Amino acid sequence: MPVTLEAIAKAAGFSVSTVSRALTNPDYPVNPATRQRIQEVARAMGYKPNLAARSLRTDQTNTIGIIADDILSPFVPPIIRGIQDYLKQYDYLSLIVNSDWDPDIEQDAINALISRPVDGIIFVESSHLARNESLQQSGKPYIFAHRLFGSTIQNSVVPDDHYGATLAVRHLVSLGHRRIAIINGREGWHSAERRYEGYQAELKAQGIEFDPALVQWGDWEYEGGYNAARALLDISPRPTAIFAANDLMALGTVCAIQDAGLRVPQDIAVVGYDNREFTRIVRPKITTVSMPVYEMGRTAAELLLKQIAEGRQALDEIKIKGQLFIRETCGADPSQQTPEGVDMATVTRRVLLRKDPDR
Amino acid sequence: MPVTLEAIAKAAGFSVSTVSRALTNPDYPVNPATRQRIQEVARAMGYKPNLAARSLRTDQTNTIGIIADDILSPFVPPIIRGIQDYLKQYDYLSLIVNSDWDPDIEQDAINALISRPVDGIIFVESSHLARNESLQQSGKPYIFAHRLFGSTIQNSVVPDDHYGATLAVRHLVSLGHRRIAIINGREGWHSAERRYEGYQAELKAQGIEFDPALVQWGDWEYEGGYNAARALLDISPRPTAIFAANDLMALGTVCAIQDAGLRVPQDIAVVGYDNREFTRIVRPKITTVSMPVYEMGRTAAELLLKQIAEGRQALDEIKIKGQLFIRETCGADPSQQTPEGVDMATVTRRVLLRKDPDR
DNA sequence: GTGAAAGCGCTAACAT
DNA sequence: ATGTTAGCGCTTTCAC
Repeated sequence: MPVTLEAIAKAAGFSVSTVSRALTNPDYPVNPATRQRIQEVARAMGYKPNLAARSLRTDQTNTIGIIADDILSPFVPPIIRGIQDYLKQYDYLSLIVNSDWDPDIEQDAINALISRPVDGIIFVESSHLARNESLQQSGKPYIFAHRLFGSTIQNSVVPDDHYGATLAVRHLVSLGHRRIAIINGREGWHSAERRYEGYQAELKAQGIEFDPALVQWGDWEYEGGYNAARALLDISPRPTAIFAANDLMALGTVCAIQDAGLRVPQDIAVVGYDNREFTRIVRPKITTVSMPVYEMGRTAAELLLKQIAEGRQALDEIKIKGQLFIRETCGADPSQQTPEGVDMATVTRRVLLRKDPDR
Repeated sequence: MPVTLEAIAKAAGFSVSTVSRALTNPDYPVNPATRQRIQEVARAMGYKPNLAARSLRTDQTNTIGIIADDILSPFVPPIIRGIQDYLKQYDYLSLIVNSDWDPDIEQDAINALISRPVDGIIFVESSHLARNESLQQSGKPYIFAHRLFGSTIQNSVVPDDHYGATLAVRHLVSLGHRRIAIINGREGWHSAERRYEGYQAELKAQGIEFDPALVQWGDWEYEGGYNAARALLDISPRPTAIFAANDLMALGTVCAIQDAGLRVPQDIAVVGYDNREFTRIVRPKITTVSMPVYEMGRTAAELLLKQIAEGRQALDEIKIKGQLFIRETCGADPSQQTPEGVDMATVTRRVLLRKDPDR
């Protein structure tokens, strides 16, 4: 039987309200001696406040909901980790639900979360449509982290794919390449379009003429990258570098090049995108632009908590920049890595883990 | 302003208690006409029960807590997915917290969860010690999924590492190998010891004499696997097959063999352990034994829900068996794959995803 | 079959 | 500085 405020009140010889104030309201004027006594008793009895009761009163629960398409999607765990690390500073916890790309399941998830003691919701890689009646009606704030489809939307945090593509191309140009091919993602995907735009924009900025013959459309998968790369190898003159719009296709590209009897990076350089884990494991290690997953999570959490505190707002979409990670598929010296080119996720987490006194 | 029972009662012309019974207690005798009317009104008004209020009354919350060392550890997301998929059938949700291998943080996490409306807790890969006073005192049931250290403990679900090692060795023997080396994990780790035992036991079962010269201790990492493999290559006669106690070391092993000018699997066969994602991506694809992550999650959830319903119990440790995934590092025909050798996680999820033709 | 009323544990007026 | 009291939304006796 859990310890209640009343039990403590009885044991300490005070009223329930004094106990409540002594324990949870540091600003309320309570006799220091009284406060201390009550705190001692509470600790001794192992008091744990019943948050259900508290939130029933205060209508605030220190819990948020996260709806993700699938916690097994590669980017989802680090986004969630970013969210959670930010929440932790404010003693918030997160309730996590998968929606499996299914609008019905997603609606169920929304309902399940709304009824529950939750102060707000973050949609992670969720296909959710902008308007949702029950969500709207609930009055609870919600944010989108890493939307995959659809147009720009308020209160969302997305990667700056245009900028990222720019980094990749600029790196290749800096190494002397001028015939730079692109293997793009699936049509209709937000990120595929932005990365393609970035590719073209940076070519232009570098004074290189855009050649449609060097453009291939892939499918985000290994196979698509492999096939697209094969097609690219038949062009003459051959491209000297290939920018694949994600790491899986970059890997397919590397294999296709090797299977054709050529070497990476000596004969053809390759840059990927996403900074997936395997890019550090395969041989040669893949140079790539990171998806700022952890930072997107943190930012989304920050936005949400702000809106929980200050009420719903209509904030413009926020773009988070990724970084270039120089590895082995371009032949560049890794020490050329810009100082920003550190995995922020690792850095931030290290800071959090240091147990700094501030928290 | 959320819709309450009282609002519905007023709108439908009944008392709050009748509305409550009509909506949530199918067994209670309510006039069918009344019930239907109330349900209609509730739906029309968009009623969402306030779970905080309900749980304050019933002391039951349809929410569990999950404490994981780090949601970014490779096995954690699939274990969580297994838990969540099982919970879903019973309309349970999960609150997830990271403990970062720090006993203090873990204690905080336990406290945070206990105060909250949570019916039970699952520890995922948590270093948590068996006894915890506040947990004990809370009266809430808890289960361990995939404990990494320490001895056998009640109410825990772990992989059957002994059996898995057996599968690996048996596969190699079936392909004609008799000089089978092992690269083990770090000393002191539960799984390293069990896998080593399984290796020895299966050699014995196959009538092959155990040769201590063929044993190397690794560190679970790529580098350790690489170095251990190099050492193994210097032995004469050379082993014809190497069982690496995890996939990362298996990858290091493959690279070491190739760097020595030998071929995998023609000159030396390699089997890994864990069935990490990259084993399907690297070349050659790595034959491996799976960690039954998803199934461990499901089983842990099942156990927990059982204890929530029936009260705490002292159940013996449950061992879950993994499977052999035949790929390219042993030279075996993949069609030799036993019928059980399907990734259950994939199968189960496919069923869940059935609604979407694309996936 | 339905309603009135009590109470889960907590916080926040409102007294004193 | 402390105590008394009301009430958050719900379920559940206990009446009728």
